[in-house]
Amino acid sequence: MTCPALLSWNEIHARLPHIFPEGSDNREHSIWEIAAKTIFVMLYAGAVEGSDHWIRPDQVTRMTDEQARQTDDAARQAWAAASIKPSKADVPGRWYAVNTRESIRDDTIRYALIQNSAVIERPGLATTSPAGRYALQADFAGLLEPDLEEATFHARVTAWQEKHLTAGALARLAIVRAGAASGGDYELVTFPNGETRRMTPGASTDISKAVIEVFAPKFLQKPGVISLSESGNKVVARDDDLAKAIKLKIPADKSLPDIVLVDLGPSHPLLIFVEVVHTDGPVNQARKTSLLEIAEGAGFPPQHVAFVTAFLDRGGSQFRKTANSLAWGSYAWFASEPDNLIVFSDKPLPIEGS
DNA sequence: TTTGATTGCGCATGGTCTCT
DNA sequence: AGAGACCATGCGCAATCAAA
Repeated sequence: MTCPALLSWNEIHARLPHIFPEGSDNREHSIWEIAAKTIFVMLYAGAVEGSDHWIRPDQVTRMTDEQARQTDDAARQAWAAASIKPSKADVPGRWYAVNTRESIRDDTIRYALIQNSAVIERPGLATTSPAGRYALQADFAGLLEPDLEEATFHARVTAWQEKHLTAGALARLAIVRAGAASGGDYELVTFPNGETRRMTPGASTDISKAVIEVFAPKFLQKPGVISLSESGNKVVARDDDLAKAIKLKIPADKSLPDIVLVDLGPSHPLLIFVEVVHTDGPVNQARKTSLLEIAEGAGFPPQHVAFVTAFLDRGGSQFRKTANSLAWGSYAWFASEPDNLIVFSDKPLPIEGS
């Protein structure tokens, strides 16, 4: 058997961020050093789809710098055979301690590399079998050939992403890219009634734009925008006529959320307070309470008021940071996954099958 | 057939870095 | 300064499997 061409783990580490761009599922664990070293060991041992060679996480911990330098086929095959054998023997200079297999197996392989189609799992093995069970997905291994022209590499990466990343992941990539690409003087937001407004470009605006153009028509029957603010409390649009029509008195002194929507579909209009979270300000319990006071002061009973916190992406740190403070009885929505909605129900809901 | 090494799993700890 | 995130590692357990 000929072993696949070998790239040092450093070079693999450098390539990974291009292969798993911003917005990928579990990106951090797909591109961290452990991932690079894990992939290196798979390559080293020839564990690539189609070869019927597999490794187990423990082998990654047993690799050493010294061993990694021996790149001829004979040394690689000998190591692959030896490292799969049970042995209590000490391995001087091993990359990781024995228990680090936990991080390698769970965080890196299972929840990141397999999720992202970079690694495949051999079926039919008993749960606790010590046999090797992981190997590189064949096309993914093709991204790791040494001496690739930069253009060739990028072309292959793009092709690989389109073929292997999940639809959801791809949608998220597109959104994140669009956000990064929009760099003009202003960003145009189109309201449900056809009016447009200019907003300062930025991540917060990307989210606001998605809330008004995507979320509102998707989740509301007859959506309308009552007010829209930018970060820094700058009011971009405020529809006093619409507010008056639904008998909403907007208090001048109270701080409104980033976006106030109304759904004119139901017999009693539904008021939707949306907080856009890029840097701060989710709908937590305190915020919900104070917004409810505003609504009630304006003549809207609680059952006709909804709360939404909008994020760019489920994988972002903004969501992670604020998830534990989001108010029960509110919703979370992600611009990158527009069809889905997280319900923080404050009462028991029937559990449905998929 | 027995035995001991190793696995997956769940839970835990301590050090370092990074925000607020 | 303090809190939290992140990373590497530790421990006990039952199941599994290959070598003795």
